[in-house]
This record gives sequence, C-alpha cells and structure tokens, in this order.
Amino acid sequence: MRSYSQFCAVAKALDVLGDRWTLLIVRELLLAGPSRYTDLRNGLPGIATNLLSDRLRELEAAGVVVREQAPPPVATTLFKLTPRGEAIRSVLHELGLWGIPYMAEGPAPQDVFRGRWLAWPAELFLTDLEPDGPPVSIELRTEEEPVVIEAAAGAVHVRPGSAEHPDAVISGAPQEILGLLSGHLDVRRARKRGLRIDGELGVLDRLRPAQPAALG
Amino acid sequence: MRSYSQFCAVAKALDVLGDRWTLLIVRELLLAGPSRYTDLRNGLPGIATNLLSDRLRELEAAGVVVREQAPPPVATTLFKLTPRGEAIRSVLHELGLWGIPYMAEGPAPQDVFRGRWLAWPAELFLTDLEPDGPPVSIELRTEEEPVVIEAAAGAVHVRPGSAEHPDAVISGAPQEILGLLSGHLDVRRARKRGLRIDGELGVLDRLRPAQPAALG
DNA sequence: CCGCATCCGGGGCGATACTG
DNA sequence: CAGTATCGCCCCGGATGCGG
Repeated sequence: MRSYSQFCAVAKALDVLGDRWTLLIVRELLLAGPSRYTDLRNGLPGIATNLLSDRLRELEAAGVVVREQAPPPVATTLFKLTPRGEAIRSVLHELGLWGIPYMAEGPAPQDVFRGRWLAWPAELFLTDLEPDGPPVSIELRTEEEPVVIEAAAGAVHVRPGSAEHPDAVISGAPQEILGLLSGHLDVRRARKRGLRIDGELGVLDRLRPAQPAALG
Repeated sequence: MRSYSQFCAVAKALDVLGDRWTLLIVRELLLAGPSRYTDLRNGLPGIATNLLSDRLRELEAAGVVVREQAPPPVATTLFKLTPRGEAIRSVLHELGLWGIPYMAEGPAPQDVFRGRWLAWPAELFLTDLEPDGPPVSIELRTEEEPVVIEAAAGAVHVRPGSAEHPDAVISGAPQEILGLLSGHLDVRRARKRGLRIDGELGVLDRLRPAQPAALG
C-alpha cells in the first residue's frame, strides 16, 4: 500500500493494515490459528489467490505473520501470527463490535458465511454467570462447520469443532443464533423462527446476558 | 467500496470503513470536532480533493457523518460525526496503540505532521497521579499548531489550542515530545536532543508514567 | 492437491485544473 | 470556500497455468 506519509500512529497502522483483505486475513489467523494457504482461502471467500499470496508476503515483511514448515507427515507450510500480529486482536474486537448492528437484519442475498465467524460475537456477548458450576459446552451448528462454546470457572471460550458430549446443541441460521446469544431473541421466539435447540436449556441461562446487548 | 459479502461483523465494518482515507477522515473529525471541508483537507495532507468529497458523501450515506449549516455569520457547511461515528473512537484508539511502535524511530523524511495528532498518544500515556492537586496545564508546541494538556481531578484531556497560563511549555520535535510523554526519555536526555522545557517541571511528574509505556 | 505466478480488463485512486 | 471535472496509473478481481 502506498504510505500515507503522516507522522501519526493511526496512519502508520493503516500503512501496514489498511490494504484490502489484510485485516480479514488477520481475522482468519486469529480465529483458526496457524493455517495452511488453502485453509485461509476457504476462510476468505471472494479473495483472489494472487492477492492472498501478496498480502501474506507483505504481512510477513511487516513482522505480523511468519511462515513455518509443519513437521512430517504433514510437510506443508503454515502461516501463523507473530506476537505483533496477535496484538491486532483488540483492534478487530472493536471493529467487530462496531459492525455487529449490520448483522441484525440478517445476511444479504449474496453473503457467504463460515461457522467460525460466530466465535467473536459469542465470546463478546456471553459471560459465565455461575463460575462455581460444572463445565458446560454448547455446540452451534449452521450449514457450515460447527463451533463449540465452552464455559468453565467463569471463563467462556469458543473454538471451531465439535463437543464430545454437548449439554445443548443449537442448529439453524446464523442470524437467529446471534439473536439468541445476544439476548434479542428468547428461546420461544427463536424456535418459532426455525432454530432448533436440543438438550439442556438451562445452560443458556447460565451464559446469556440478562438484557439484550447493545446492537445499534 | 466493493462489499466483501461476508456475513461477519468485521467484514461488515470494513465494508463501511475499509476504503482508503476513510478512517483518517474519522480521525480528524474525532480530534477536531465539527469541521469545514477546508479544515479537513488541511488535516489530511495528501488526500485528493475529489476523494475527500466522495468519502464524505459515503460516510454521510452510511450514517457516520452529517453535514449541517453553521449559523451566520459563518454560514458554511460543517461536517460532524453522528453518535454512530463517535463510536468509532475505540477502534481508532486500538489502531493507534498498535501503530505507536512505528513512531519510535521518528518520522520518515517525507512524513508530514500536525500538532493535534499528539492528542491521542498524550491521552493514552498520561494519567493524573495526584487527583487532589490543583488543575494544571501543559502546552505542547511543535512547528505546527499547539495543543494543551489539561489535568484536573484525576482526568487528563488534550485539545488543540493554547493555554492561558500554562504551568509548563514543551517545544520541539514531535518524536521527542512523544518520547518524553511515554517515559522513554527523561528531561535531561530530552533536552540534550533539542527539546525545550520551560516552566514548572514538577507538573510532568504528576502526569508521566512511572515506567516507559510499551512501545514495541 | 498445494502454493503460488502470470496475464488481462475495469475501476479505485492520485494529481491537477477549473468553477460557482 | 467547497467542491466538480478530467485523465493516467496502478491496484484489484478473475481466470488460467504450473512446478513441487
């Protein structure tokens, strides 16, 4: 990217991160951890392959990303964030919080979706209201890959993948899941809109906010 | 900007804010408040006038900026942030924090500078260590416009402009001022590097961090 | 299959000129 | 003062090729 040539911290940050697709690549690496080129491409629907290649090289030059050789038998190159790259997480958190209102209306017709994109909203909305309770897990299933919400000892974490013995399973469209997690939909209305909620309903009350999170 | 068409909060935010120059325009409006077109241009050295015009229109359509007619005798159009636009402040704070390490080496040869760009680093670095003390003010003078740091009752604020009776005046190059405020330079070394510090030196100790803020 | 490199068309961007 | 108009250029998007 052409430099703004301004002696200002925001401008300098944008000199590194302001290019198209750059921050979304960092998003994928933060959500998925060290990733192969092909996995990044799958998590970034719409990106041109030459752009992904260019951006990864620029991020590497900027000290945000390192590439490393995975040990055999995988023997492929992995892209992972440096500590400097991990530090971008708070930027993306704020950016995501600001962007959440745009998701309230549901996806645009051409919008694509990946299950792991639910991870941040979930972590941002949910808190463990019963820190002394037993560990619980909830699996979220969309048409895409599933993600697991795990709560234990007051902390809530979300990761891509499945749970062994989930206390509850929520299946349906992403915006309904978001509505449920943010507190804008109660269980009854969510089900009416087509959301399937199986298992122990009580675990939801342990995690959901008492009042709807600010979405506008 | 062409939409990423991803049902993800970060992507939706970047659909609105990801264009070149857009976040820097928001920076100016956050730092300077409601501004005229010409003032924005002066605060955004390097921007093409048609781009500024385009971006302001897009930001207006997105509900981030409103234009209003200033009352006579000024009778000019002012651009100001909506509450939705004000909410971008935390994004730029995080982005600025991430970008600060790039300023440690000083400005690049072609870098331009505006005094008000010191406002955020100053607010981020400084805290009022003596909340019960009398109000104090420090004026920062670069070759550009001056800014005033005001501390009272535990709060530190920075605004463009001059102080009536500043307790101290610091004059010099921006990166030396940054070094002094962040704690990386002590008064002796700062002076050796050409910084002028006049007035009551004690007020600095009231505001500066005990140990250097993390810059790398 | 994985990780790119290359080519090409279109549009966003940059610089300057000009106007009510 | 507050923009509009114009014109190159280069970035971006999309497709294809290609070595390991």
